[in-house]
Amino acid sequence: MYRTNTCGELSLSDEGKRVTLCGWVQKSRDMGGMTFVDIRDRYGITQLVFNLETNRELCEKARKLGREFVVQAKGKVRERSNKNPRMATGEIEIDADELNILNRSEIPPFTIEEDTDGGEELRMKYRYLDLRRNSIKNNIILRHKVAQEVRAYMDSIGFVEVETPLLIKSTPEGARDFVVPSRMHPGTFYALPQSPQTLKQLLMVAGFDRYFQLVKCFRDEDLRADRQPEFSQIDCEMSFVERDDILDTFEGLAKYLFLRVRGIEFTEPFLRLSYSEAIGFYGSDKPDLRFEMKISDLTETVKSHGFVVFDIAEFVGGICAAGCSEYSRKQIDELTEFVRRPQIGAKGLVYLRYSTDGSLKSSADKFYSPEELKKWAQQVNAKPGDLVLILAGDRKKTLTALSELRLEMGNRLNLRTKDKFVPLWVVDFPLLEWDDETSRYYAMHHPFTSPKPEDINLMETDPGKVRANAYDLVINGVEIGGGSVRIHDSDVQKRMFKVLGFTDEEANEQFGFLLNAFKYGAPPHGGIAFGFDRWVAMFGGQDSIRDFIAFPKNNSGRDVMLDSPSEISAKQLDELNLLIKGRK
RNA sequence: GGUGCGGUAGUUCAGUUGGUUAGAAUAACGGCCUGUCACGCCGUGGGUCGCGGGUUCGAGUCCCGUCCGCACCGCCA
Repeated sequence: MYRTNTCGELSLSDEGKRVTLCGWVQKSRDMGGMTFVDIRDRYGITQLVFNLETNRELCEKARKLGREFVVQAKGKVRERSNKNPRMATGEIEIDADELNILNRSEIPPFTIEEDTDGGEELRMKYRYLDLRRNSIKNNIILRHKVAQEVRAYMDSIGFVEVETPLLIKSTPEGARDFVVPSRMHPGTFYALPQSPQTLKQLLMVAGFDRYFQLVKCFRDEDLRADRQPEFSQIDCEMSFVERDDILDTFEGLAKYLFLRVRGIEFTEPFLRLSYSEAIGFYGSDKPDLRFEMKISDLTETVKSHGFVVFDIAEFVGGICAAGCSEYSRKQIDELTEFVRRPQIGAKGLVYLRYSTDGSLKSSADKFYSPEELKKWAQQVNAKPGDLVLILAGDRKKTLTALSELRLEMGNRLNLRTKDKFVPLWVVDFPLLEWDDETSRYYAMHHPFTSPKPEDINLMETDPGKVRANAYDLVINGVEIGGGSVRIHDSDVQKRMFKVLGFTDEEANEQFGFLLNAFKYGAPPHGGIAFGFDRWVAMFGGQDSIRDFIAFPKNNSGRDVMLDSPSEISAKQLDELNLLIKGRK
């Protein structure tokens, strides 16, 4: 037997027991006559003690241990004379009488500690060492815990987990596909699923009624801190349901996970905002509601006073930053710079300072009387001591910029605390989005999303106005999941393809299998898919999903540990009937 | 495709207006120390300043190009 106990479980109640522990050398402290060695495993750290006087040979062996050597130690559990309250096992130590080096280690390139000295790149190259660190290890265990709870809950309410294939068919809409060349059918390719969307709909046709799957999905697009080319979804679909049945079901899942994983109980139903409300109030379809700071529409209030910037603007909007009236010139300049960054693209920033003494000062006050400024303040609910920040311009861009500014102020005022969670449903998304470049409509969600019944007749006359039976779950400004009631009527589906500019032939070529299936009794159905990595990262209190994935890709889609992607041999290319441009 | 920031010892970083032999901490190595737990003390070694070119008497520092990393915009139904 390699070990009798782990390095995290021994305590005073084990005093006197002879134990065998295995682990990695975290640190060794040679005091001359005594040597202390901390050994670490997944469960914790335990101190071994070696005494030169009582066992010279063993102590000298212990002195030669290097960092990250794998050792087995035997000895008696003993109460420490100097206890360490910062350690879980700090009351005891092992009086070692045997030490076996199971394996040696080269000197690791960074320290395996909570606050490592390794940079991102190095950590990724030696991810197996990075994963030895507590914080990353705990993230991976958290991920496991969430996955188990998802499965437990979904099973408890009758959902069946079904695996769908990874080698499927490329579709033109949506994200870029990752493709896999077929050897047996030269010149043809499988695609890896961006999501099992159509397959889960087929499972509904098959009568599975309640399906879910923890599933890898693939999108060949540029990465972000919260976007990996391969990521995991909790993919779900149900039959014989209306929108609210679906929202209620998965609100149940969300509440269950918050309770089981974070010990947070939500007793109230989640807030529901329509897409247009979300945009109007917060400038975003995924607002962070941990703080209020709603956008006020000042367009009519500020017009016709000779201030050209406002007079020519399609939209003027403001937010109220509570308690910021004493912001310095420098701080306001910083904010101006912030909104003028190319990523945000506002032309400038107008402020209104509502001082604690009740006086009002604005960067535009040569055009507006104090009474006018007072009106602004009232409209944004500003009180003495507040600072009003105003942007103007094109409606959509200005709202987006205000949304960014709102988040920035939320950060500055510490309103975005990691242990507070405010979920909401955003509903009634537009069905279609116009694209100027290709001069056509695209499905905002996907082409199987059903329009709201009351809008269905606008599909041909005013497609941009049609609202979809679609919804997102948003928590703390992060899109955690999204879904829709699907089209199950082949006539509506045909109209949808027509609006999207598909000919019957194209629709059949791409989605014939689905349209065919729908001829054989498709039940009304709908579903949702959650970004599993994002949800776990949120539970872990972080914005980046990278450290919640054991072996993630870097910013440019590379795995620097595996050195992938990489070239393949001429023989492989030949078997696949592929030629690489510019390669001999 | 674009914007910003970064690349200097094994590692994390500092490095002034362009100026002598490029520093600190930590890690490593050697020595001392019997209660440490960020041990302490003494000592030693360790650098293609990402790469290529240019300006200059002189470049870690300025310019151009390039590669790599991170964040973001585009993109992500």
